[in-house]
Amino acid sequence: MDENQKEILKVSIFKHLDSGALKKISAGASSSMHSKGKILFIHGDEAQRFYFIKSGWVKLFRETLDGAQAIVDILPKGYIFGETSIFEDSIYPYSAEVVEPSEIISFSLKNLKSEIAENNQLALSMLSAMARYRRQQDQEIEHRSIQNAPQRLGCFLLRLANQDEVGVVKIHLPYDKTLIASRLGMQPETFSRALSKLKAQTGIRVQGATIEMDSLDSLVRYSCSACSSEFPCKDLHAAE
Amino acid sequence: MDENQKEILKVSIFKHLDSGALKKISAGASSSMHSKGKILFIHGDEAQRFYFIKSGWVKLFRETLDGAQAIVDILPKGYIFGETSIFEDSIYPYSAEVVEPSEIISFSLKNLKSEIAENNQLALSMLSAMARYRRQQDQEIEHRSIQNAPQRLGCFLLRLANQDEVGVVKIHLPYDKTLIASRLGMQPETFSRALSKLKAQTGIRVQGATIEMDSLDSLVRYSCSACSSEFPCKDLHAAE
DNA sequence: CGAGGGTTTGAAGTGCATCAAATAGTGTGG
DNA sequence: CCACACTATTTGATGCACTTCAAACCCTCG
Repeated sequence: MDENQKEILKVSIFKHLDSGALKKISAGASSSMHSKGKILFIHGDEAQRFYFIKSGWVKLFRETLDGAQAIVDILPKGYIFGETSIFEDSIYPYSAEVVEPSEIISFSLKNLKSEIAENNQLALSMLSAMARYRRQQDQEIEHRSIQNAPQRLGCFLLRLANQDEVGVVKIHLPYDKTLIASRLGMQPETFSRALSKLKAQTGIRVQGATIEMDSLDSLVRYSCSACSSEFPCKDLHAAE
Repeated sequence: MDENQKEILKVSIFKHLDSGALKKISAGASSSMHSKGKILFIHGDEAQRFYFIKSGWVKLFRETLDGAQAIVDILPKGYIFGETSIFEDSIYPYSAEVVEPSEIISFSLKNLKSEIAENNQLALSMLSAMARYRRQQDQEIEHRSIQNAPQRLGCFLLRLANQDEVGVVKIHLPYDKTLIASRLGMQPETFSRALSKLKAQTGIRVQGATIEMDSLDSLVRYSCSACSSEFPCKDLHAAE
């Protein structure tokens, strides 16, 4: 089993692949390093490959003619993207940009498509992943409509934290504050002010990209009151 | 073939079912009329059935403890909902409320689940539907972050209109203005003002729930400039 | 040390929400 | 067919949250 095959097995939807299927899907796979700013593909491009993040972070986004940008998602290592284009019109539904130096493996979409067509287990795994994603998007829309900026940020921090941990909690922001801001649908200035407000209202301590607090309780009280889900909400992509 | 089976064949993901599969899925199906305001299930309920809208409209939503409500979707006849709970934890991820007198058929989720597990074609159809939905949600998030209220409304109207039609266009709003407002993530007052603004800026004519315009052009110019997709955007659920 | 990006702070403007009240529209019972 | 009750919609006035623009600050790295 080659390196690429070993990696892709880490993705939840490929976990149960047998070696034959694995071989088919990873045929023609290729890995490469990309530095910050690299555009992997553009919204509307014809989709021929999907991508796996071996290390680093990738931003998925869409933008209008006049330059306004909407973040679709920001993915850490261990995730794939571009794979949904096997349905639809074989067109990427968003653009993808590397936001931290990243090692990315690309795979053939055609191989994936044909394997899914005959491998029911794989189709089921993918369905289940899609359902999870859908739930997450529903929650995202909810957050943007009923949480204000500080609450949204608080919620983001909570999902970065190890939620089972007791005692002092330490969080390291996974990427630029400016990028987190856009991920949360707000301006950098608003982000900064939201963080100050959280500091004042919940007693978190901020030191550059590191955030510390004695317990998650006050943050939960502050953010989760404006959310329809119960607290231990695991949905965000795990940080590193 | 009974009535319920005939109906469910209209749903895109069930279009290709053979009669055996159809029979399995519709076993135990039952149809009933519901009036406006009827709650079909609540976010968090254990999911045992999924629903098909034979006629009417159904609102999917989530709400926080303090009563704030976020609309997930508003579905017309011909659509199903609650079906994604076959993955996840068998919990409904939203609440469902009838917003116009509706005839609803409910089906067993267990039957659907077991049929999907062995029917690859069905799994693929469902995957494709999920991908379509996902694309739509991405767009929804984009709209809410980069379009303002009048633009969002304009975009909504465009998707209600027959986009191929030439000449005078006539649109009938499919449900309450208040409900459209919440569907678009704004207050009723804001909706009303957004409509006035559209009237002033694009020359549409409003008469109660009926809207008329000489062509879609000015609306397209007004709304689509703040969107990453090209104009003929077909994604919204068709009206009646 | 200086350049440049990321971050914060300040001041001002805008869009939407909110509160309040008027108006239009709809269904009901008489 | 009318008057009433009730709801949907509109309009006006005000406030707040977030954005925008501008400038300072900070940190890293050559």
